[in-house]
This record gives sequence, structure tokens and C-alpha cells, in this order.
Amino acid sequence: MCPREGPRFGFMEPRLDTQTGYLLVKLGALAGARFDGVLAPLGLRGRHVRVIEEMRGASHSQQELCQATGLDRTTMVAVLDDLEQRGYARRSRSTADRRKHVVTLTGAGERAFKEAARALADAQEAFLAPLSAGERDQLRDLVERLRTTTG
Amino acid sequence: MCPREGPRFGFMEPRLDTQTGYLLVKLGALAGARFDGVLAPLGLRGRHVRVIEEMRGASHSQQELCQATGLDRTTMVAVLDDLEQRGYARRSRSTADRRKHVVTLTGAGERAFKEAARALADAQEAFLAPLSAGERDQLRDLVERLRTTTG
DNA sequence: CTCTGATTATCAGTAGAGCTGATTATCAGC
DNA sequence: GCTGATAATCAGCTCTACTGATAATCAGAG
Repeated sequence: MCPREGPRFGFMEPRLDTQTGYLLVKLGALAGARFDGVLAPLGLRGRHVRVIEEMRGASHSQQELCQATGLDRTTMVAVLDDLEQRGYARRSRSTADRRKHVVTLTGAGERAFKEAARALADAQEAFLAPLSAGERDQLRDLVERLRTTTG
Repeated sequence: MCPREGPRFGFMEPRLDTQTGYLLVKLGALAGARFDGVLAPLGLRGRHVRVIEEMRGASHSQQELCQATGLDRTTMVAVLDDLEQRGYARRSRSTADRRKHVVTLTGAGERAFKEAARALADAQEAFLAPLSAGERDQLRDLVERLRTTTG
């Protein structure tokens, strides 16, 4: 018995767009659009950056990249086509298991990632600018806890 | 003591998926999927609920509904087709301006909205369950401020 | 009144994302 | 050498959101 957020007054329902859940959905979409926006001039999209990041340091099969990024296998084919065409990645047959492709990052790919990461960090900085440093830490903590526990 | 965010150490770049912005995008998508999930059994989607909410109390032209909800005009046509077919809304020509449709909510539409709002409130409750009441208030405050200032 | 330009709702067509299923090549076990 | 499973790929489907065109209507100038 703790009618905290809901129909507290009976005769008056809260508007959807004042609810935390709705705000989260909208804010997430907004942030996503911003990030896509800063990546667009680099000819990249979020998924490319995620895949490149996963490739850094070690080589992976496409299957492993799908596992790590949550992308569909057919989407991964397209993403790697893009990256390969730009010279950011290379596919080669695995000698151990010739069904697999070993996907490796090139120097250009590494540089592109650094540039993208910098652009994303700047965009994030701008996005979170209305909050103080302490509030950003709070937000990050809350969001991360929600994501790891309910997600 | 929380050295978990930015490139504070120089030699080590933070992973994208530990960044607040990325987490926000993912969490928003997750929440959206949850909400779509609870609306699906009712034969509705988020946009339908938003449009219905906007129609409550007053009648609107489709153009005004687009303005209020941010939906595209052609999408609005489809949404109203759905609502009309289910008996939740009615279109009629405006007598003042015969180009316009006056869209009104039916009793069934009102009942459907209440049911949907209840389902959404429950889903939100479950989604935010990992947080204490105070933390939810914090989160709501932070998210709302971000949305109103940077959005 | 008539002509012009804007506005409302609608529809048709387009482009992209994300998926399923089929295909080819390869592997591992028997 | 079979058999079944797996990796990458391709073709095709669906769904969404948009652009552009269209018919009806309005508002204003002359």
C-alpha cells in the first residue's frame, strides 16, 4: 500500500510522458540518434564500432563476433563487407578450421576506431553536460544496475 | 574511489559498453521492448497508446495529433485506421474546416487506454524493481532533466 | 466571383533493417 | 566413407518509416 507514482488521486492519471519508463525509452532513442549522427560523417554506424572494438587485440571468427555483439549472422556479413571495403578489416580462412573466417583489424581500422571513439566520447560529454560530475556518476550507476539486474 | 569511467589512465581506453551513453541507449531499447511486450496481448503498440492519450478529453485533427505525438502524418493514418477498426476511435469531417478530420475517442477506446496504462505501470514497476524508491526518484529526475535540456 | 497558393488527409512507391531458409564448404565422430 | 553438425553466405520476406503525388478544401488577392 504505497501508491507512489500511479493514480495517486484517483480522478487524475499521470501522463505517460512523465513516467520514468517512457522517459528512459525516449532518452535512449535520442542518445542513439546523437551517436549515429556523429558517426555518420565517418561513414560508420554504431554496429561497426561495436564490431571493431570486439576485434581489437585478438582475431575472431564471425560467429564469435556475433556472440559478442549480439548482431545477427547475416547482419555481420554486411558489416564486415563494409569494414573490408573501407580497408578497416580483413577476412581470411582459418587454417585450423577452414569453415571459419579469421577476421583481423587493420592499422587503418584501428585508427578509424580511435577517431570514432573520440567522437563518441565528445558526443557523450555534450549529451551529459546538463549534469554535474556527481550526478553523472549517479546516473551511470543506476542505469548500469538496471541493465545488469533486469536486463 | 571509482576509476571506472573515462580515459582517466591514458594507457587504457574504456570499453564502449561501460559508458553511460551506450548504457542509456541499450537500456532504453530494453525498456521499449518490455513495454511493447505487455501491450502486444492487447493488440496495441506504444504509438497507439500515445495517440489515444492525446485524444482524451478533447478532439483533435490528425495534424494536431501528429504535432503532439511526433508521429509522421502517414504513420498517423495507419494508427487511426487500427484504432477505428477496433472501435477505439472515430473519424468525422470537421464542419468548420472540411479538410480536417475530427478524431474522437470512444468509450471502448477509453477502457482500452485504462487497461493499457495499467499494464504499462505494472511493467514499469517490474522494470525499476531493482532500485529503491529514492533511487527511482533520482533516476527519474536525472533522466527528465537530460531530456528537457539536451533534448 | 475567380484564380492562386497553402493545407489536410490519403495513397503509392521506396529504401533500409532484421529476420528465415536454403546453399556450399567444411568439420567431427563413427 | 557416411552422417550430422557448423560457418559463412545469399536470396527473399516482412515491417517500418519515409518521400512524393493526389484530391479536396480553405484563405486571400484582385
